[in-house]
Amino acid sequence: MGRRRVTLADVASAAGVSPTTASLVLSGRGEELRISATVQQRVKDVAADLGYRPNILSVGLRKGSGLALGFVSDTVATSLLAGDMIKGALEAAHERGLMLFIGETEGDPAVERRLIDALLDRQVDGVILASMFTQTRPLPEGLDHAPAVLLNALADMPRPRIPSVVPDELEAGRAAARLLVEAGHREIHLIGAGPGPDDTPPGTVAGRERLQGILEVLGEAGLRPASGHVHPDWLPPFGWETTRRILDSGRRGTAIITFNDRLAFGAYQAIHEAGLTIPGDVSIVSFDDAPLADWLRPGLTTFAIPHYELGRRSVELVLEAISGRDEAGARGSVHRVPMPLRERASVAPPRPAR
Amino acid sequence: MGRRRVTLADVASAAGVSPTTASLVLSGRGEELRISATVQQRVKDVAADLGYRPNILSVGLRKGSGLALGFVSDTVATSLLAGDMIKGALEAAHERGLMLFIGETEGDPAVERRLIDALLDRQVDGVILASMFTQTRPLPEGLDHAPAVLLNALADMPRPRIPSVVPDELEAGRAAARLLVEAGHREIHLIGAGPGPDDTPPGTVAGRERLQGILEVLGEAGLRPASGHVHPDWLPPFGWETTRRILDSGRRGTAIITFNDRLAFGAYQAIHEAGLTIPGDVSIVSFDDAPLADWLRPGLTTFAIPHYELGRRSVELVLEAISGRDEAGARGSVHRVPMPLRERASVAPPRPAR
DNA sequence: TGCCCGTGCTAAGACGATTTAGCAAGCACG
DNA sequence: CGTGCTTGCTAAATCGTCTTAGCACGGGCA
Repeated sequence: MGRRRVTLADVASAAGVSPTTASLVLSGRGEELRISATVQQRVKDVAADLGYRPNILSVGLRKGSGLALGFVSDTVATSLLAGDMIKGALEAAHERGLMLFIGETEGDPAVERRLIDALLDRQVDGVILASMFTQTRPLPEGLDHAPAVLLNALADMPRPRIPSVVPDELEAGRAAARLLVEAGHREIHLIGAGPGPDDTPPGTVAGRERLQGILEVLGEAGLRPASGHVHPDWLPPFGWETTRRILDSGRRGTAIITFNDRLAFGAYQAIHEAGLTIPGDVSIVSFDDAPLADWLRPGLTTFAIPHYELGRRSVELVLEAISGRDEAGARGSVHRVPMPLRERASVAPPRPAR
Repeated sequence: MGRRRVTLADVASAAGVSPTTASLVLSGRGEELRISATVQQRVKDVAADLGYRPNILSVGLRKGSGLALGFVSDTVATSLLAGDMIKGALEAAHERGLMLFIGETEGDPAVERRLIDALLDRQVDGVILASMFTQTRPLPEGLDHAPAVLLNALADMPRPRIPSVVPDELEAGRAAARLLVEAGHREIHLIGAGPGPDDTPPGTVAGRERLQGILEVLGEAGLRPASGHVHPDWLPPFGWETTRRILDSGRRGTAIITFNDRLAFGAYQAIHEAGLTIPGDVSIVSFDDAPLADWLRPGLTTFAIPHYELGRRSVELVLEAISGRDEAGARGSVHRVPMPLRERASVAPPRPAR
């Protein structure tokens, strides 16, 4: 109970040496500074005996580092979508003996500013700025004192000073289109963005890049989207309503690409309510791999946002920045993490023409 | 760039006073210690001018406190379900100028142990032990050095030393049953637990208490569940399969209580696939209020787990414990937060008997 | 004149570690 | 015998802040 913590001084006096010696031994610099094996062993034994654990605040004070990173997000911790991003960052940090301070800004730049200050006051060694949705964003001031990384976001400036980690949306877009084209589909509807390359919800990188990849592959196959439907909120109601309109129109097509899984959920509802089946009548490909995707019947084929991997990479990048190993060009580089395909049961070749 | 931080000594010398005086003034003890108004003003002006911000590591070292709390969860940050719990804790902490260290154990006691140690090394002032699902759990050792609170969990011992915050599942169970009974339902199926009071998945407090509340109200109305179906994983497939069996059985009933929203999702699928309607043929009440509940068609009537509020309360409780205001009986007390009803469209009176 | 007291401020020592500079003893060498 | 190098360890400063003890000054009182 309430026993005072064991300090370095306690260890030193119990081992009959000076605090200096104890410090040297315990920080592994014993050899280098020629402390005799006898003494080294004695100090280590005593430290273990007493259950000595260094006070990290003190170490931080001395070394000017807090042995911690800051993770500032808009709504990642909260939004039930990207928890794995935090998990990846958390694990990568813990593996290196670092802790993670997490903060949420709700997208408010003033809150962000305050949070960053609070983190710097605590001597964090680096800061990760995470976004829920891939987006371009301005860099906050005050980040000159610690290395930083953008997670799931790009800086809205020509030559940013800090690196970014983002999913490879472009390639995922290509792969999604390829999947359908290779299955034989020619009439493909787009829900969430399109049909033109500039028909994207404002501010979303994901939408723009996915669309670009899709159009690229479609174009190579000599196709254009059967239709495209932009909407700022990618939620089930819009997916439901749009799908109904598509089914009611004369030109139902054979496949739909939804820009996220929640739109796909809405599409499922509309298709089932119309008495049609997936993938028999309509194939669906989507993006995100939310838990939902696995619960839908039939299972939704979708390209996963590699949240866990993104989180891990982000801390690796801050650490590189901290140790100064990010020379020259790496400064503002963009790291793209592949989006793996989760193949389930919502894609099939179109029904043979009657 | 890279300008060294402004320290207290800088402020003091710029203001022409001793560090002591500067410290006194800036920590608001100027009056008490009779520093002249002139000097006080001068120090404050200089501090503001220089943009002085205290080094919290140093303060912590001196005061033996880290101005931070630890939030250790099994899979809360990660699991896409209880993000609001973190948000509530985060906001309550930030309001008081505290930061939150977050860690995830994945349910591994060894990891938990290490994490708690790491937090204590960093001189956190208190620790919140959070669970994804309400459960009883043993208390980890090593928590003697800092106040702690159980969030969404109960200690599995007779007289625990630390308080708990949990949703009021019992009352929610009663309210759910009451809702259906008052709408006129007599044949009510239970999916997730029941029909007997001991038919609950192992280790879940939520299941036991919800069931108890339901049976209590049903009993008062002279009813018993039409059927009950226990399962350790409350996921859509079990909801789907069980609902199918219920519909196929001779005794379809008029209402279902699902023990969480994902089970309800499965029930929706089965009901729709059977060509029946909600709430015309079957009413459904559920628990959790996951985002899903709002996306289902028709909207799912459900009792929300007050994640945000739980998170906030937990921080308030640790802080009470820290400041020692939790006298006597409060030590191991259990705080129950009400589960608000989210009334949507999945409940209606049963069809009049033909 | 001498003593006491209030006013307004400062010196100096923590807090717990790291690190630089350096001391003492033993030995070799010229 | 003096000098210089190794070996093995320690004293003391340092990080930035808080806090205890106390100093210097001036006025009131006996």
